[in-house]
Amino acid sequence: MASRSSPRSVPSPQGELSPVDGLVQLSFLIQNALARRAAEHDLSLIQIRLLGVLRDREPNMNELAKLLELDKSSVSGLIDRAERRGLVGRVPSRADGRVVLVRLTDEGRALASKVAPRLEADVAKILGLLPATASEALTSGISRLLIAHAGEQRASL
Amino acid sequence: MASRSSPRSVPSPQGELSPVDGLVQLSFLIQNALARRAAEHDLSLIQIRLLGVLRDREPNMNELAKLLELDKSSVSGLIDRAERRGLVGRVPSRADGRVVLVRLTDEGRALASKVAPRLEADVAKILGLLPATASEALTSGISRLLIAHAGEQRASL
DNA sequence: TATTGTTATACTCTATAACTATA
DNA sequence: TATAGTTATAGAGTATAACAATA
Repeated sequence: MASRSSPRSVPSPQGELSPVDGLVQLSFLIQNALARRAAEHDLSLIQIRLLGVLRDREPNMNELAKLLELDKSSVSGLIDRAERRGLVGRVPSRADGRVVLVRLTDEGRALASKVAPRLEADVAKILGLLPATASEALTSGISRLLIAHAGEQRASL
Repeated sequence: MASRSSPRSVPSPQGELSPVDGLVQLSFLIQNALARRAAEHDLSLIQIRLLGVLRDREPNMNELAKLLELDKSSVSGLIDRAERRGLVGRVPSRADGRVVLVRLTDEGRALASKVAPRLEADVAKILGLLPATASEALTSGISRLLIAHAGEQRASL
């Protein structure tokens, strides 16, 4: 899988940085950290997400498409590739002959268990660049923001 | 360009959220907002970044590859597609016959000018979910983090 | 010879549309 | 007929390796 995207980052903050630019750059910083670590294991971000989703679920293709917000045909391909690598397996549903369940293989679970803590550590390290009080304040702000955003989303349904 | 990725998001925060998860989810939230808006104009994130980079620069292919942290062959393809859409142009350097300069066309500049404020507004809106004091604290934390990270990067060279 | 850029090739990821099989 | 999933097809985006042109 030599064509896996290589790690990449984004222009460093230079001079004055608007709040908006700050958020955007932070998002690139985090995503790049994740992608870089994932690439070490020859995984893309979407594959990492797939492994994460399957750690505590055994969804069918349709549910997986909703969870990942992809078209069902995209999920077919995603699972094809993951299956080819031995990370997941397709299991026919016994309740409904049309349905295919997707589950992690032992190998997939092992990989997920190996990579997840490293991803955590990467992000934790970035957060650790700040002194404890600042880091806690930042984390608290982010939590509030995410909660507010989740509320917004719910309200708009 | 019917195959452009559609907007997509990520699981909402549920229950307890670790600092690391918070940062990761925030990054997905921002990236999705950007991608969603970009998709409205049939642009991908990398194309948006390209337009942004070219707004105040006229780099050659090599410099562009460094700015975007892509392989030069990837940039060739990226510019091919953007050129085909009339967004950028290749200009041979007069100083060095090997060099090709890339610049926005009027159309590319117009598009960049139209999209940029919308992207800003999207992110500003997310930030606006917090009360002013919390939002300012968050922004300040992010700035400090980015500055610290930039310092790290420099130190490790 | 070294550098700049393109091309050939291959693979992932994504979508739309058409299809098959089951309900 | 409706639903679940796959397949055919197309295109963006990425990389490596080989190449051509210029310095």
